[in-house]
Amino acid sequence: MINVELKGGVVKEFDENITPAEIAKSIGMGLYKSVCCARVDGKVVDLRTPLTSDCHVDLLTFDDPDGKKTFWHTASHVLAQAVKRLYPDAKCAIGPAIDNGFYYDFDVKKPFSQDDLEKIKAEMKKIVKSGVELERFELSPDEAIKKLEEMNEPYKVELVKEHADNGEKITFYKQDDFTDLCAGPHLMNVSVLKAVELTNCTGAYWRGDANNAQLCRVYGIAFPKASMLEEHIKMLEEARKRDHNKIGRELELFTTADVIGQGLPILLPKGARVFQLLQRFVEDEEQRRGWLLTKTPYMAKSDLYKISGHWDHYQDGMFILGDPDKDDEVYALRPMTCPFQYQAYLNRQRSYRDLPLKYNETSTLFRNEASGEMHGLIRVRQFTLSEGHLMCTPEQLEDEFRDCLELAIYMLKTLGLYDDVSYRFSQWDPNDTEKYIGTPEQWDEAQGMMQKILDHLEIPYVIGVGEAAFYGPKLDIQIKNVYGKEDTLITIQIDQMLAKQFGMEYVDKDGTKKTPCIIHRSSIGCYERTMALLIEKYAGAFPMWLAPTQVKLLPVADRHLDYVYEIKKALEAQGMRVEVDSRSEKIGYKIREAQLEKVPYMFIIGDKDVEAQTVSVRHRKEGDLGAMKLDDFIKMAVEEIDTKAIK
RNA sequence: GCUGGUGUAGCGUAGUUGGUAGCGCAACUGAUUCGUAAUCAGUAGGUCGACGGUUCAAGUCCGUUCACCAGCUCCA
Repeated sequence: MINVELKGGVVKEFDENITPAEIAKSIGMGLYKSVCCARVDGKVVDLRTPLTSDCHVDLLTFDDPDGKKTFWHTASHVLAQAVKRLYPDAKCAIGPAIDNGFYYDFDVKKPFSQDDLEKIKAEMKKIVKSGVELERFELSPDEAIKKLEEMNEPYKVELVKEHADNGEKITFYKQDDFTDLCAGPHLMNVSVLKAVELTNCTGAYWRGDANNAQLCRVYGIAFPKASMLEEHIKMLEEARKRDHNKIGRELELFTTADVIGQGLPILLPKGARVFQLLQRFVEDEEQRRGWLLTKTPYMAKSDLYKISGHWDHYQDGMFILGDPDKDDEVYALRPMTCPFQYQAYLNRQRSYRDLPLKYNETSTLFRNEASGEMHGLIRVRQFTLSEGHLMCTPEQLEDEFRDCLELAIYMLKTLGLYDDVSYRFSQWDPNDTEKYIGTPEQWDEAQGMMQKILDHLEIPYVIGVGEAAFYGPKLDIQIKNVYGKEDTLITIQIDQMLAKQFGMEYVDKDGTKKTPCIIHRSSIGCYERTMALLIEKYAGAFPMWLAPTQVKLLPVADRHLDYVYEIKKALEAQGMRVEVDSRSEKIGYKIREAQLEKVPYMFIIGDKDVEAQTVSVRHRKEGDLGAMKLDDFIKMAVEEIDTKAIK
């Protein structure tokens, strides 16, 4: 007998080798039907796992993230089963659960069309209805390879071969006519996959490598109840309404023009205003924190990039002016500011007394992104980075790194994005040395240093192998857009390699010359991308301090215009951005338009206001605030602007 | 760059098996002067993303190309 501690600290006695599935059944059939997997002493396991000693067991349902993953993973198997039934020639690659559903990659002659997806979905429903049980079994690697070769599944064979050496058994799951190589865990029965939707069908490379074959990836989502699926679809629709690429254009923040080119957005007056406000805020804050502003050229001779390593490691990403094969001298638009600010450092001999030396720049950069990469303001070919490079001694590195991080956090908190970000410690990939400069020893040193700092600062990060810059590791501050796609918003990097390449030195206390440590950092990220995320965060309703128009004045009738322009003048004297809607429209119509423009405050000005010398204030979210004296409004508004309040 | 999707007036869209391009909003003109999310009437606006092909005839079929969207790969 073993003692099993369940939810709420209840301890029950069971026979040895009892499974979590049986425990669930002993508690009740309702629980048994809804349980997806179990967490035994902190480890997520399959419900079929025999328990051999005293342990703590959590039975995880769809409400638990790990339960969801199991649920979706089984759904991906049902998808593969349906595909194999309808398209027996299809080869299965991998089919995991992801954060918001699942996918399965297939090698098929012709990618699936929308009609195909409908057919597949219908077949999946049939399978779910059949209520077939899943069976788990194990084979030795040799047996597994033999079986998969018989099944004519070359991708699966490749996967098993990688595990063949460590001697572990290979797990399979079988449901009816379909068997798949899989580590699990899985549901007991497919019947609970009540609501299934196939959401998308795209291309994806085998093993995530563009040199490999491109497979057909089918994305899907599944829920235990139809109502949950409906809710989910509604939620996605709501999220898409915040898409910066849609509302940013509707609100006339930016546009694009075919004749200008891909990835080259035009910031319209309203977008340019937001950009300017962000830039002023950033530059002022950086100045306050001791950063020295530089203004360096947008281009340089190839020689500069040869020293920095960009020429060898980043040439495809650069816009090169001229033909390197024919011309004696070619120039390239800068993809990064580093080598330029290093030249500023090299302007004269540096002493340890000069350190830390902190250069910042509002830096326009050019990167020749592949044509399929561009996306609204998030991924563009010309963008503006709040960039900075900090040269310091090794002893100063940790404090300075922390200060850089604090600056970034201050920016994020002010913008209201702080709760939406996560940290990624981006490391090099030791198996892909082509991509990087420097030796393994140098990388170990730089990454070790960074890890020590991050752990010391207690930053909760995930590790991204192969995500480092070609010259050093990064702390990336990540954010997701309305589609759930993650991008880097801000990055702080440690670089010990480029300083050497450029011969940067300082004279230390003892008179010897040493190489400084360099921190590359952004404070607010790239303005275009950050703006995009702000648009999505606020659905275009920017906080007052960032709103392109802060107050819109709406006269009830033409005879109120004189008074309205007086008010406009008074507000503008306070530095506020004010517009007047002088059209001969009804007041309801003007309000509607101002609301749709997401202007923070509207003044409705009619006879009563002229007579009482008041303004009738309406807030875009709070509605009618009633009549007040202009001075009272100004007091309130100035406070809201100065504190950069979010409301 | 790859896979799939989309492209009709400023925006949102209709357009059947190929047979004279419609509608709503916006714009413009006139009337209306109105108190918290759409006043009424009229006018104008399109070589259907571009180029080429098939056809008596192409928004519709085929090819090429450009742009936009989702995903992959790459990246701030």
